Amino acid sequence: MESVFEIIAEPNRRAILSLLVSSQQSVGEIERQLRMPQPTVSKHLRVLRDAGFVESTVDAQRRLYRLKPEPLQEVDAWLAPFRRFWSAHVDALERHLDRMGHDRMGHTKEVQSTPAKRQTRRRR
Amino acid sequence: MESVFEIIAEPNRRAILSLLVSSQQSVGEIERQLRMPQPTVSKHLRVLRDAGFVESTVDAQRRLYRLKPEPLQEVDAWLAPFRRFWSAHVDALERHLDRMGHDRMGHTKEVQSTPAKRQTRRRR
DNA sequence: TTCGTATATCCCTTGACACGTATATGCTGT
DNA sequence: ACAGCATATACGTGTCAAGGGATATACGAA
Repeated sequence: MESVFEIIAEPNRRAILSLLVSSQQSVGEIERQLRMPQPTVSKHLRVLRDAGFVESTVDAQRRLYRLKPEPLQEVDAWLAPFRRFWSAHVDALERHLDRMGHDRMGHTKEVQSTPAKRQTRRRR
Repeated sequence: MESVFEIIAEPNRRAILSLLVSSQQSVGEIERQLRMPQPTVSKHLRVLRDAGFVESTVDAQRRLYRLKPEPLQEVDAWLAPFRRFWSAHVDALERHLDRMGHDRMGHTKEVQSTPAKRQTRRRR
């Protein structure tokens, strides 16, 4: 399985995580609320636990699963650079602002990391 | 392919996205920087474009790919509830605070959505 | 101990998808 | 028109994970 991203690629697993965000749940409760067969729930929980998304405690014969923050924080961290990107990029709005001469700081518009690779004409 | 999450489950695709966050790039530039075969790059870009993660414009015989914000914003949106979760959950720190009698508001600790399901003894 | 409930694991099949390699398409300059 | 580069697509293959169903394990109540 490996990466955090592969884990949350599975819709049922995302559903389970969303369920657990409000409070801890037993396998049976998850099974009923999500209407999925119990082995499926258990298997996904196994994956989630191995990846550190959840932890479980034993309560009689049930297991109570609750969320652990770290892996999703990792996703959040990966997302950070992009957030910067799109907040500097309110897109149409940005163009408006630019036309009003707002000139914030260094904008992405014409910044080329490989500046003069252009060989022939620029087309359009 | 379907969901945004499956798209970013692929490491190479995440690499491409991360590369594009700084500035737009041609296929060849991506190919070189990420050291992956050109067909691979093209195929992943195809997927990313179909899913709305990137868009391309033609520049002579190259295609310049650039990021589009929406799909990743969707991921960000999905993450939101969890952010609330873990900021209410500084965990060990929280316990410290609780011991100091901080009693913020309704904490997750003993909040059961199914309150009195407990059948026998609590074990431990 | 025997039964019932809760959960985990096993086996098997099926379907995606990523990759490599080869090839097609498209554009450019000569 | 031709050669060369940049990019896209097609095909065949291997891997891996999800799902269904049956079964195993663990615990509790009687």
